[in-house]
Amino acid sequence: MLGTPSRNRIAERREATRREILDAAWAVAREKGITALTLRDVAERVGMQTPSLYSHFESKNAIYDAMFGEAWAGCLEAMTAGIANAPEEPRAGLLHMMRTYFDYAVADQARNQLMNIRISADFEPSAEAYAPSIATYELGRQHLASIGVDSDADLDLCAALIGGLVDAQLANDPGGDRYARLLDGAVQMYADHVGL
Amino acid sequence: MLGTPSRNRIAERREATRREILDAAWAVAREKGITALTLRDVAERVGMQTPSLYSHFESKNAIYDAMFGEAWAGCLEAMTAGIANAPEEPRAGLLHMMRTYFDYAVADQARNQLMNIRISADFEPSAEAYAPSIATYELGRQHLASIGVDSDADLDLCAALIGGLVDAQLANDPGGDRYARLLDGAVQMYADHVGL
DNA sequence: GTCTATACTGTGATAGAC
DNA sequence: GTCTATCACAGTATAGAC
Repeated sequence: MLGTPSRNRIAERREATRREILDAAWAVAREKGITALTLRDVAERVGMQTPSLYSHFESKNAIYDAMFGEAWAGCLEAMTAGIANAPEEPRAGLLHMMRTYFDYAVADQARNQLMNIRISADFEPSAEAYAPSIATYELGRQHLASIGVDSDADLDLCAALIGGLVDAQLANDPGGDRYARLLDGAVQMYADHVGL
Repeated sequence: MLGTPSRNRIAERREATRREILDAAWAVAREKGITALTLRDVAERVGMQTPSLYSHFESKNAIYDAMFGEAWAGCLEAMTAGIANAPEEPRAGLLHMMRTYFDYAVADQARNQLMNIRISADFEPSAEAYAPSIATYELGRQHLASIGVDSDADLDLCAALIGGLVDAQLANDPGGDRYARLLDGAVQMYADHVGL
């Protein structure tokens, strides 16, 4: 079968093109904001005509969906590594985990907006893209349980606290550390509250 | 001057039309989401043609701007009343203030999204519309100072904490009370932390 | 002054040639 | 798979009737 590309080769090329499109989408989202992302801008950056994108993604929301999945997969990876390196001592371990999440979330505004869905009303992540988000939450739940914090209420409070700090940092002091500086104190406050 | 409407009457009619347009905009925003608000929907609800809106607002963002101002003016009003009715005792007073804000923010998802600007990249509130937002923040700052909490860091932490609970409530349990139930404990946690 | 009618630009999306 | 051509509909803006 000389001259006939193998099935693997075709699949590889297809996957590479998808990667190019997603990289372009991330670049545009960071430059212009996630809500200002347009298929024309993405296509131009890739060197395609706009309709050609539809050969690789069935809609703009499908691109958002893939980006959503990647964002949370990256978070899951960072958290897994972070927990593996966490100190044994409960309070220090908790702080380490919280800072790992905070740093990942704050590092990319567009990505964080996507992760928490402040995009468009009609975008709903698919079950597949949502999976790493659930896994990340589960990871946090298990870590808290391992240091004796096992009530749903305390887990929810932890998530709300860290989420509030992330949002405040990105909204009121993007690129700065006004809220990052509060993280240690906030974790101590939380640890005291849950009796750690 | 029979049959000639007075200047006041004209101004009243104009103001009434603006009110109708804003009410329609709020209704559409609540039904379809603040980002899905379109001038066509607003005009249809008022019984106008779309371009006629431009006789009363110079752009869509001008409508957003007026809504932004109204949202924060309402918050300022609620907070002013809340603080006037707040218990003397510091912790109870703090809880009262936090709950007043939480309840106002959680009562209307579209309004809250507007207040925290998760709308479009090009919308920036005018100084006039922003004023009640600043006044509300100042009110909170003064209340905290009155009970001995006067550091910027503690104020920021308070704002981030309540904001995180509001966002979590609206995002994860809209219409429910999963995070509303955590408010008392969260305020106790914060009060302990700042040495109240 | 306010409305109706209409046109312009930019967006996501589809059809069909190659 | 990619392209050209085109659609439907968004926000915006102007002209002209009343």
